[in-house]
Amino acid sequence: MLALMDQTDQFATTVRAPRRPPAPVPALGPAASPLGGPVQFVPARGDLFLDGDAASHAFEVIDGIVCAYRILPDGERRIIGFYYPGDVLGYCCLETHGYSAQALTAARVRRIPRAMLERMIEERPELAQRFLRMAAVELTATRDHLVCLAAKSAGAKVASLLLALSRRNRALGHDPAQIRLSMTRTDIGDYLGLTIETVSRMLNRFKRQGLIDLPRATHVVIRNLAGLHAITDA
Amino acid sequence: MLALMDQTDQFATTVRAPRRPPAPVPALGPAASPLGGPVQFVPARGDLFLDGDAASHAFEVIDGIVCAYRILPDGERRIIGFYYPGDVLGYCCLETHGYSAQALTAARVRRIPRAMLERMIEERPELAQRFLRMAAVELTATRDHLVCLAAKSAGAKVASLLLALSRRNRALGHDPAQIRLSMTRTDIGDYLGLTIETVSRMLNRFKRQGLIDLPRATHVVIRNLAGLHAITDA
DNA sequence: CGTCCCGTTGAGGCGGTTCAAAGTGCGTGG
DNA sequence: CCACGCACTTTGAACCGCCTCAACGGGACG
Repeated sequence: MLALMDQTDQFATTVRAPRRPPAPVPALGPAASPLGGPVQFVPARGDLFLDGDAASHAFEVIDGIVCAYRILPDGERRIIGFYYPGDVLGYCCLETHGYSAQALTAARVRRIPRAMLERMIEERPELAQRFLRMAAVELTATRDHLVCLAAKSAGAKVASLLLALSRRNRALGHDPAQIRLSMTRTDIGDYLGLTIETVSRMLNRFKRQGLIDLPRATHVVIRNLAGLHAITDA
Repeated sequence: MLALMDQTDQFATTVRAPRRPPAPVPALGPAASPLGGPVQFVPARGDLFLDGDAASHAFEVIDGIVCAYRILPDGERRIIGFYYPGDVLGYCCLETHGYSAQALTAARVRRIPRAMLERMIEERPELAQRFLRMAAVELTATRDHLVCLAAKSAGAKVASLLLALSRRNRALGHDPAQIRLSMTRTDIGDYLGLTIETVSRMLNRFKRQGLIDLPRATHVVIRNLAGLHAITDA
């Protein structure tokens, strides 16, 4: 695949493939729970690791929200993904992280030494397939995000994010209509490739149109799901 | 990780029929790949698989250029990635492909049955780790693409693509200054989230500024690498 | 020689950014 | 408990860049 950034090209050319997935879904929580390691508290805006750091640890989010991001040469921050409790960052087997990670809220994470990961994979080869599946899920999510960034209108981007958060709530058994925006407008803007003003304007436009309620800046109530969905591809 | 798209609704849309007769394929020797499976010829604009298809095969690109893409509800095509000879698509272990794949030029690919992949990985468990590494590399490339899409200016996007193609040439031992754009302006636009007019304008602006030469529409010669690099973060 | 597809070039409009300022919520300290 | 201060959000006005629409040019092919 064409790599847009210079990363001292890793060419693992011809290899072979995975096995049939055991069952639909979660590459989250329970898979990683047996993994050991101490729990670390990270304050809001605290970094877990930085772009280019040696990948000595993976991190399982226990609570709070963590984001992966890159700082561009001009100082801009681009958020690559949001990670919620149960998600694992940095488990892939490259020598260095290709991005930074920081907590968007106060968070707790489990530090999983890489040596332990490798040892476990050697002892239990089926774990590698499990991680491969996790990577496939993350790859899919990243592709979704990519398609979203290419969306034509700002409204479509913001609506997509709201719907994604709503789906996540539903998947967890929570109310899909009640969305808590734990991240700031700046975080959302850096995630969607928009300015904070535009994010704010879109949310308030949706509110004016009766698509959502906005009782607080951090609290969104979806009132017209179909309407939001229609905006997604506009 | 937050998934922006609903993985449950896969819309496989209409295929674009090849309008051109199959172009000649540069003949090369019988590439002996460790991966088994028959070699398939794919004409330009021919599809390998469609979004939502059962992932019954993986595909190793032998020659030509293949792209992964999605068709949005409004009919727009978004290209997720370019794949060159040696790259493998669809090796991840999800049940269905989450995207379509089509040849941008006449191409040859090796069809690798999934059953074979499963069998090989059972016989040689260490292969799963190699696939995990491949996934990590692809994930990194996708993140790079994502950051590129969030770039502020159209010029930055086009310059990023040119530099990526140049780096790929260098990695292969070819002349990094001579770039062949085997894909059309439409393909580039769908990859960068731009219109074909803007892509064309940016290329010709670079030419006017002396950054590149453009002897033919499909042939770019880099004249000022530093200049292009400066535009990248503008 | 005509057609089709692709690339280029121009004119105009719109959406998101930029710049600026006011409003809101919340924690801290008096 | 209230007042203050700070950070975040909201809102407004003007600008700029990319998209849209349109027309032209050029190679490939029948």
